[in-house]
Amino acid sequence: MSKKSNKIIAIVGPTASGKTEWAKKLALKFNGKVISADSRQIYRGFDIGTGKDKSFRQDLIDIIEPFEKFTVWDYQQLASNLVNQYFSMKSLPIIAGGTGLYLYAVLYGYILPGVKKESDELRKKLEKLSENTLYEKLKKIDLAAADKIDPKNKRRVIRALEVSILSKKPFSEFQKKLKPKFKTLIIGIKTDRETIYSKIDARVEQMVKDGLVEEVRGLIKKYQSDLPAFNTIGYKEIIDYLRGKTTLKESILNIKNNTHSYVRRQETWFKKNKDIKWVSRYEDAEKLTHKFLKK
RNA sequence: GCCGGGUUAGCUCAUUGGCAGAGCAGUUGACUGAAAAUCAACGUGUACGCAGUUCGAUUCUGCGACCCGGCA
Repeated sequence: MSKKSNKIIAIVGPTASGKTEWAKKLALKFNGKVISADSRQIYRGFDIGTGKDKSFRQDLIDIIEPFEKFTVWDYQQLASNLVNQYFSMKSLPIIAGGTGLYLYAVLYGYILPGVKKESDELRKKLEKLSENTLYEKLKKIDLAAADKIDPKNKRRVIRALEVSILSKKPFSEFQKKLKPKFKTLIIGIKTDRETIYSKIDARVEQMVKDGLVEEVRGLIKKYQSDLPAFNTIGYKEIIDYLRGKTTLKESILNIKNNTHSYVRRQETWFKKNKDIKWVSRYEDAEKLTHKFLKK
């Protein structure tokens, strides 16, 4: 068992590809512990719409209230701690989820700029400026970052500016990695578009039958609906319906379509990564794990 | 059967007497503290068919087909 003590498995793939299921089975088979890497399942009460699986023990699910702030940084801390804890317990950490940024922050040891997002005053000032002004500002301070970020992507331009201004160091100089002290096997679940799309569509219908509308109604009654947590596929569309902006039918269609394009974004994120071993059958994942643990 | 309205991109629909364009869908890409977020790129299709008017018709006229209303 000691062989496992610095090894970690990651399972990636688009939403509805079965990551959680695979992780669950691998955990059973190899004495593993599943750590979720999902930026939405962290919220308590967001159950049906995020497709939470509560049938087994999984870390980093239901860890905060919808009004609490949570970022990659928090995720990185929590997940890394768990990984180390499992190493010392001689169990195998299995990280599974669809949030690429979260996964990579842990797996590749991203060094996140030590500047908190909620530097409210500066942020409020920046948010009032136009895209153009912001971008010109960034060009002056950090040309390398400006080159990489689209001028119209206000969110990312602001963050780059914020980090550069508050740390007095260009944002682009932070973009470093600290090679983690563990060996990783990243398993990617291979799927084809058509299959995953129809799986998603069926799942959305099921979510509605399971009471998604009621879940959202309850949540917006309890919390302010402009929280970042509600900017989630499956929730924002139902909110539109509850406010009369769309019919339920339209809202369901929107959930399906938005999930489809989410799948595309996820695939773009993982596609170019040469470390990922893509397989389409669970048995192959098991074989890969076997080999990996023997090494 | 009669009277209207319609037939244009996978879908919903614009538009124009000089060989057509939006939204959605779809596809591609970026991504280091909101990431299920945020942002960028990609539009040739027999303009229902046939005939006529015209230098030129998808646009006007006629006939036909199909669809949707209303009246019988």
